[in-house]
Amino acid sequence: MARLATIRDVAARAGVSIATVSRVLNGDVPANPVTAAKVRAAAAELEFRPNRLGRGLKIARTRVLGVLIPSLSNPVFADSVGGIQAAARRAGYSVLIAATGYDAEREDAEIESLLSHRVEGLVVTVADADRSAALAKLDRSGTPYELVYNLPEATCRPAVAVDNIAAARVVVSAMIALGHRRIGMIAGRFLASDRSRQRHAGFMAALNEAGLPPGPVIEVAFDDLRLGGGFGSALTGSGRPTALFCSNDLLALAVMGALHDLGLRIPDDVSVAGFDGIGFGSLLRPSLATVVQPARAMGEAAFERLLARLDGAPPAPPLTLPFTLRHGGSLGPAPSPQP
Amino acid sequence: MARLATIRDVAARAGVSIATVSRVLNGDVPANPVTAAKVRAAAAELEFRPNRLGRGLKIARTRVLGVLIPSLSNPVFADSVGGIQAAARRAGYSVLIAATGYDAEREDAEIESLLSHRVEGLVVTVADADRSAALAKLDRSGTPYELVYNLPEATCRPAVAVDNIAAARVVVSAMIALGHRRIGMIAGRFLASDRSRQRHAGFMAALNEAGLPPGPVIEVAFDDLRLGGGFGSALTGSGRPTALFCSNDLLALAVMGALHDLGLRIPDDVSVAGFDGIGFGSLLRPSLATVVQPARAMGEAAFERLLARLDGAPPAPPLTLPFTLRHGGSLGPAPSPQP
DNA sequence: CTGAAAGCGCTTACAG
DNA sequence: CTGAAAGCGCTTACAG
Repeated sequence: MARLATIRDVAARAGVSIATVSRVLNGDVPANPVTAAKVRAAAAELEFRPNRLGRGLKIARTRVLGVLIPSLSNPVFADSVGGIQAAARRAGYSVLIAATGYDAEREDAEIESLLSHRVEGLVVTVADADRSAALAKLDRSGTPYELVYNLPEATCRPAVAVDNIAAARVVVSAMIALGHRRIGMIAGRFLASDRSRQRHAGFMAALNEAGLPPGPVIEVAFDDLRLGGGFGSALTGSGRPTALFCSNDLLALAVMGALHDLGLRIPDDVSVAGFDGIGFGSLLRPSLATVVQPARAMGEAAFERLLARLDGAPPAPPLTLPFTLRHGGSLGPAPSPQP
Repeated sequence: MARLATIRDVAARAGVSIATVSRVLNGDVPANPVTAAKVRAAAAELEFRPNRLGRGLKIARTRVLGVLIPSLSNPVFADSVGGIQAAARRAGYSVLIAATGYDAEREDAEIESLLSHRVEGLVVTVADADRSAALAKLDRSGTPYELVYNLPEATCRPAVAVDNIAAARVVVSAMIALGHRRIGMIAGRFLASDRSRQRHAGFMAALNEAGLPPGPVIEVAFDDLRLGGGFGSALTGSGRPTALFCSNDLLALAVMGALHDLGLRIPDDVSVAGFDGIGFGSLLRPSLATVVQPARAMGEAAFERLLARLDGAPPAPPLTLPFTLRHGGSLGPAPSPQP
């Protein structure tokens, strides 16, 4: 670190004690106006920036927030982080951000690192909240946190999310209402993603309600959106699904490309819907039908809840925010006759 | 902050001094194996996480990097940050990230905050490097930094970027080669963006080279991608441009939507090209022709350069990385006859 | 209103 | 190999 001015430098230049410098600059207690002026002048001349390490160590507050997300390249996370940052800035907090690539080991390591930096609280999105060792450790640490997107089922943890099951059910019901009878799902690995499991549950619920059997359910890895191999055979030929529900928008975009390559037209041959509501989906042609999560607002809400906790409020129950169904050209009536 | 275990707690439990705890845990000097085992056991039982504030204050190194970007919602920035994070993680650095919304005041305030946190270095993208007060202040602070995307012309500052002028020239030359004679530009405000200015210079260079007069040049604000009003009149009617170069991809996507609303077909009536190479551009139909910047690699390179500086290397000259032209359906031959 | 002093949690010469 | 002590840059009772 470059050698920056310390409070001692300012005190010397102003001809006062460091205690006085601290008091003047923090502006809490009254000070002699001429002393204050001298201090301020010295601080300005030296471009004094109080060292937050010193302050943090003393007052045991860092005004730093930790953010843990799978990846910044998914706009749904970039947007929630944008909300967190905006709210944090308003409250005078800085934000330490770590990306995990959906890797449990990295989740753990980054939580350790964040805690070591003594973040006052964390906003966290993990791959699978119910079986996360990192989260269990976080619980033991006593540092307050809020989950975003994850809504654990087996444990009661503070979270801001949408009702994934209900939302998935709404999309799939919309498909059924459009005459689709063979509906498949492309999903992130259930073992690795609580959201993928929950959205699958909603998918099943809608089908059960309508008395329909599920179409093919294909699990894919997060980091492999190339969708090669067995993908094509399940989606072509007679008896193929006429609609595909994808567990997130990034997956849906990849699926649309793959279907195009298979020579299938969207939505004439096959309809597609996603989940998340990333902005780019509505720029596509056909535009992507999807569930819109209020990503930015979720980030803001998570930060506000955290702030309340830091101010002494008791943990709040999970906050479920409303989702909306965004209609799009990718979702149309079932082809007739059925393929 | 929750009350976490301190080195004193560990020392007490292991029955040794805090100096020994420090030595064992930092594993630098040899220690008695049985003492070491006791210390490690105590640390594990207490889930001891060394307080980085204490360590940082003492050794005057925080292992924290500051990142300043306009916004995380533009994938070109999210991607470069992804590269920074990956490289930082490998080197054991954490990352404090601040977004500025292209606002000079916020740039200044966030730089102050980052410096206060004693980041060891910064990776910075500002709206306009040549007239940034924040950057001037950064220079005075002595804290090393690397610019990304900005390539100042009036000042010599460490930077990782592509040659914006050359790249813009290549795109516009490609338009000319396709028979376009009336080529317009939609650009972020020149007064607010060095990149917009540089790309405009490349646009002009290509036209001059071909002996063509420029078509309409429309400046728009970063935060207003709605493109209302006078936008339509300049782009319709006889004598309208047959190709539009947009100063970045986000703008190009907005322009494509607006052209669609004006009833113009892309590329039959009008061609469009962007700048940045965000992944979503190639998912659009027609796909977006654009200049691809190696965003992630730029972020990684910036971090590596910073690390070299922190290890004592002298400042390196600006690094210009190669760009590529991505062909796309949005750029086609000029219509004949000319409108 | 101001200063001297203690102490936050670490690391690291300096002794032993 | 280990410990006592100093000190990094702050804030804040405690005196005066």
